[in-house]
Amino acid sequence: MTPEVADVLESAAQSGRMSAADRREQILAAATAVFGSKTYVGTTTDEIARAAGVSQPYVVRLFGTKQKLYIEVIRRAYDRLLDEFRRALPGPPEGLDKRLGAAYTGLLAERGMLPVIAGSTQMGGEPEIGQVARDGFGALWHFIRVEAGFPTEETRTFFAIGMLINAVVGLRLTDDYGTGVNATEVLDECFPDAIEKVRALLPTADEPW
Amino acid sequence: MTPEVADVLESAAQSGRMSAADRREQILAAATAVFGSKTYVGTTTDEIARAAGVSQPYVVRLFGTKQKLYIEVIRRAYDRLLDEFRRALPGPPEGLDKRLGAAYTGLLAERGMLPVIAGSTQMGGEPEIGQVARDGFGALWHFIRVEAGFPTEETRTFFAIGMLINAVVGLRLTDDYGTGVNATEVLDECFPDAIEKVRALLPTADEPW
DNA sequence: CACTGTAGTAATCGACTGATAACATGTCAA
DNA sequence: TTGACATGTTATCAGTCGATTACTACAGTG
Repeated sequence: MTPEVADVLESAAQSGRMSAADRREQILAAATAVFGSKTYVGTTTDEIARAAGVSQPYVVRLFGTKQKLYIEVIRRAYDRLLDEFRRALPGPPEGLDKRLGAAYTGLLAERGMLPVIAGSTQMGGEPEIGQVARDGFGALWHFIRVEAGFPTEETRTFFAIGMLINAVVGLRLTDDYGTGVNATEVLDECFPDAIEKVRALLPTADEPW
Repeated sequence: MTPEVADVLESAAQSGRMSAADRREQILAAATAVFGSKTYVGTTTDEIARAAGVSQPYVVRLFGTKQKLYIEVIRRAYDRLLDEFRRALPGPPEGLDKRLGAAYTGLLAERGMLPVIAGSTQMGGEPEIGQVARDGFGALWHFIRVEAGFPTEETRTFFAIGMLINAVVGLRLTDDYGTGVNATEVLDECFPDAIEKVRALLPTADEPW
């Protein structure tokens, strides 16, 4: 959770009232967490509202429709990732791919951020949502190619690994870690250093979003 | 479409009545196409029924619940993919990865099959469905490791590329091919030989599933 | 203090959807 | 032919969900 969101939540606890701009940010953070834990259609505006501590109609009124809220969540997630990539850019070229990869898995710390990006890659069928997802993905590609200067082959591999991470997270392969033979193998072989990061940030029983 | 399904559809056109087993297969094929075009929650049993040419309650009765139908669709898709992999196994070892890759993209020819697999990688949050998806993915991994004999690194790369294909398909990047700069670049650079295959099998306006 | 705009809720509605029940029709063996 | 089972359909329900409406409360300003 970013410091800003923490501030917002604190001020909410004090007053119970918030500026619309702050409330928007808070709801967007809650929506990211909830949307990330289910599919777009599978999450209700009421769940998001309860996660944000407001009423369901208020969520709808602030964003117009559920779809507009979701689109803003996706857009924010891609923007956020692009920021992290930019932050990882400075430094020696030989470690750049490692730094960029770490920037991606680091997003696991913001609940829902990475699952939302992963989920958006399956929303191409919805016209408006799909366009936002394609634009976001395209922007990432452009960044890696042009700003990071990756050649074709490296770019392809970089994104491929990213999509594998998406699948591992989306499948909740970590649920089977230690019990399922194949899942344990996949995680140990592919992401030995990221396992703890992944496991620490899965939805918990008391916070099922 | 497999020859078997074609036979089934033909016999349906003749009699209007079908054995329950054949009808199951037909509905499963239709469900694969429809589920593949949307999310699990986003598709209705009525759409599937209309795609299969039967009434909505009959779909539910044949499979118990929508979830059980979806689970069977996923299971079938993973089984089908595993079959294709097995079929691609014989031959010189140096071309094995190419043959297995072609087996995967070849599944694009069966409408919905590949999107269903892609979509299942984001269903880990649903307990029962997620378990089926994890099992399916684990079985694929086991096959590539043990039966195909891929070493760790190659296995990882193979699946990573597969997940990138899933993302490209799920995003419908092909919709922007020729118009969107980044989409064109991604497709040209990553899958120059698969573009035609992908484009040919996207949902069409008259068959929006 | 009164006024005004902003933040927020309670109540409710209409549409959708998965599921159920009751009924209909076809097929086949004795 | 007739009974019995398998293949379907029509009608309908109960729950869910996004959205709308009408209302409330608070904060700052003159």
